[in-house]
Amino acid sequence: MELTKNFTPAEIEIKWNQHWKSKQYFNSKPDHRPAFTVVIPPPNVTGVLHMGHTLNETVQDILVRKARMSGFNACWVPGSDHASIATEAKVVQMLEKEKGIRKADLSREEFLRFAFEWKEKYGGIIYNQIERLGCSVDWNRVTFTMDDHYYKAVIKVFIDLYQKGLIYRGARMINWDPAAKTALSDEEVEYKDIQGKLYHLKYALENGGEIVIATQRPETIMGDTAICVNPNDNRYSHLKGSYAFVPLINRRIPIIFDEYVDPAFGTGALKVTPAHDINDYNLGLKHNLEVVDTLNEDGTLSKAAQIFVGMDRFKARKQILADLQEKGFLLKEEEYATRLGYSQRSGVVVEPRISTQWFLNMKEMAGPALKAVVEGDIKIHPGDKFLATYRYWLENVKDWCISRQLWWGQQIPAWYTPDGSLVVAATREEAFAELKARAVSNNQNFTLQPEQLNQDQDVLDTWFSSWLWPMEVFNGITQPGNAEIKYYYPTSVLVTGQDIIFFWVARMIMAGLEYEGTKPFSDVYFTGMVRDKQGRKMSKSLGNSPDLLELIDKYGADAVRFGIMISSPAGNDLLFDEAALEQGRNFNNKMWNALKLIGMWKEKPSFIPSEQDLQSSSSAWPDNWFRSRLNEAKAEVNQLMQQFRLSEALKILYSLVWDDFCSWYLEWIKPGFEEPVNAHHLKNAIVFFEELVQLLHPYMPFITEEIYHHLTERKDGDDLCIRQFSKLEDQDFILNGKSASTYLSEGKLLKEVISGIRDARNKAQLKPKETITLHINTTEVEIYKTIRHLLAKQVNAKDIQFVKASVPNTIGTVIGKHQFYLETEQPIIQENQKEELAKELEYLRGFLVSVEKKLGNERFVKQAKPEIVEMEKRKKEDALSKIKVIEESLAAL
RNA sequence: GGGAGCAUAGCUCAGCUGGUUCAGAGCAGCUGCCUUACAAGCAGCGGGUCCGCGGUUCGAAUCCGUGUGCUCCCA
Repeated sequence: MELTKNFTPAEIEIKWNQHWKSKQYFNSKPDHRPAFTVVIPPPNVTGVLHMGHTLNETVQDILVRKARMSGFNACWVPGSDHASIATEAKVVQMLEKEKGIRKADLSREEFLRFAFEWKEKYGGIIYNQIERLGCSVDWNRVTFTMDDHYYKAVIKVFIDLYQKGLIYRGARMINWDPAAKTALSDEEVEYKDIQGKLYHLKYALENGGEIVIATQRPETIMGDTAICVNPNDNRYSHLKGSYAFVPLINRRIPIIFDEYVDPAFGTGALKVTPAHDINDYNLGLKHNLEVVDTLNEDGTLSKAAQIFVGMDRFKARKQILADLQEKGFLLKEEEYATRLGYSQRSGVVVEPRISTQWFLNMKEMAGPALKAVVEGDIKIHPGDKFLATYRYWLENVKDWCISRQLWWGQQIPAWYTPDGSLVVAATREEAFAELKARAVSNNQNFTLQPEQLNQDQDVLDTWFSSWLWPMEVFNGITQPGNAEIKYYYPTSVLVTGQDIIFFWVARMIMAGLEYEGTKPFSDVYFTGMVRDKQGRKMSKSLGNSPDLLELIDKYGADAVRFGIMISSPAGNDLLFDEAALEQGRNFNNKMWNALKLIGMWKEKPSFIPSEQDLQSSSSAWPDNWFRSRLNEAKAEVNQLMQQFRLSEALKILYSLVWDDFCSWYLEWIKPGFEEPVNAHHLKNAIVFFEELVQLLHPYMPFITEEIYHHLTERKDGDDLCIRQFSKLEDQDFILNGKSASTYLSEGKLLKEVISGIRDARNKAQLKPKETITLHINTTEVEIYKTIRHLLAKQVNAKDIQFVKASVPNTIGTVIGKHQFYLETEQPIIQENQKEELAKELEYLRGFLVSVEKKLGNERFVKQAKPEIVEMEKRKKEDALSKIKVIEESLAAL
């Protein structure tokens, strides 16, 4: 078959994706094999995959494909997350922009219909991207966190935890997002340092005089219900029992005393606004203060503020400052470094707000979750880098605010009667039945009708659904103990970003332990963050995040996967640079061209070497060497992959293919011009290449499958993605009477000598085409006899002679303990030859001194391990003989 | 303020249990090659007080302390 000049990924990727799908290779059913289960961290259904996802999905696919090729029943469950805040915001925006509809004008049902339409329209994008990337997921198992069964699971868990007394409803100070108009959990708030201002304001005292307070938020003064000072602060001790007036609105508020106030901060007098600050709220509770909420849910001033009602909080701040200044209340402004909380979702400044919400008590669940990780039942990779963070969070965990004032999500299964009593139940009927039962057991009159019940309008935090993910994708919550959950759970490894260790990982562990009684996964692999070349976080606003599909179009999926993995040290952030993708594309071409070369050989006339020839070692040497090298590399790769050091394993494979296979092995077995191919070499080359693409397949699935099918005719069903790895040979297995390690050291010598002589040729400015006669002075003639013809070919020598002394009028060089003399057609006097040798000699003499010093040190000889001392002695011997050889060479010049 | 991590070639990083597989890889750079698989390539080469200082040790890029500079998490 005619192969294209370069590898063309586009058609090939489509072809194999279709083929794999039609063969259902990635669809898993429980069977006798051990399961290797991975659940995808569900991306936001309406989002697109960014480079962080790309890294995560690639890592997962590598692990899954490797497992599938290693005897496991691999199951990778894809899916997506409904992302309530983000998606609801997008739908609201779309409705306003495209249809001119306001959410407020829609019923809940109508809105949800639009939201599901939107999900149908855009939800496919990420699935398409996952497929394009070559992810071997089981498409029969796609799960969405708002699927019917999933919805039921979330409701079931809510009810269960409520009945266990872990979920409660109450008024607390929470983080309020005025743009999304919903509560947020503590984890959804991001704090940023900003340069703020501290305003000094004058409050008039009832009995004459004034008191000055300092505040960052003058727009909240209308919510002030006290001024607080430290009881030990002499400046204010005379104010016991007195009152002050809030500027502009003249509310009369008490002066209270509490050690909480730091006399050194500001003026030492603190205005107390219980509705708008968590610390003030606590003070308010302690001193029984009134709570005046001066803000509406959208961040505008409420009626309670009395002035500037309906104005946005930041606009109001300006107006109020102007007013205060005009009326003489504003004494001074000073620069002040502070921190502000921003909503992770909408980006606006979060408002602390008192609100009635649903909470989950986390304390009880935290204990077992901590234990599972600390005791090593769940292993975190890399190393224990995140153990401390995990521990700290769980040891200091706060209750989780799980209600959100949104529609897109699981509606809280709580029902209220007209008189305000509450019942938690899955359906109106059940709620009604329970209320009835309650009334009966209390001997009360029961006149309520089911329609009179009102369901809680709020939905649950999205993480309250995704923490069930490893279970409910197998219906583990809705159908406990079913065959699939038993087979696939606990899952094998979770691959995710370190940024969601609290949001998701810790909570999944809690839920898994609570509902399955065991951990949800055995290993957690945290990938680093993908940054741009300059080290900046990738973000939409910076526009520095490339489009995945464009990258795949440009470089091919394999190259994208290669590029992101090669620059991705385990657990560390990676700086994304398209140059790495280029490297991947070049690698594809390299393999493609090796395939072309082998293809050409297949067309050429070949000869079958005689049995004697094969036994005589020199002809079989390259095959035996590569077999040894391959086995060695395989062992390394296996070990690295087990340790999740995927980037390092890929580097080994890259060098194995490019350097050892293409640059050395193929060159060694390449037939001369117009010469027939050694059939034995050809056969082996094909087998080796087959093994190479197999090893590489988890990283670069498309090109490897393609090459696999070009190497020889394959029967139907013989596809690389399901081909099982062969067993590893013993590291010192025997080939033609010689051990693998012998081949490896011979190979090392051969490479060194070839490079050394090529270097000498270059330095002597010999043209590549100019042939030489090579004279070798060595005590190890036997080794050279085996590799003699390879050496000759590789350094363009027409002949190789063994000599016992220096050869005059040649270019001399020393490699290891061997002397080489390059005899050229035109004898060349090489000036810098002497210099080079002298430099080498100087270095070796210095080296010898250091070794001798070591060996002369009594304490070293006594205390160091014997093998270390032995090695030093060998180094000394080596250096001595090298020095001798160089001295001889120098003398001959 | 509390905690964690990082600092090695021009750039991005490997370097696990201290000792030639210990100073490495890939890019970039330089030199020479359009050699009949591949110029998106081939062959070769040069680059480093392993952040500063102190300690432990026969021996430190590696372990400990300290200083400096970055990054992240939490309050």
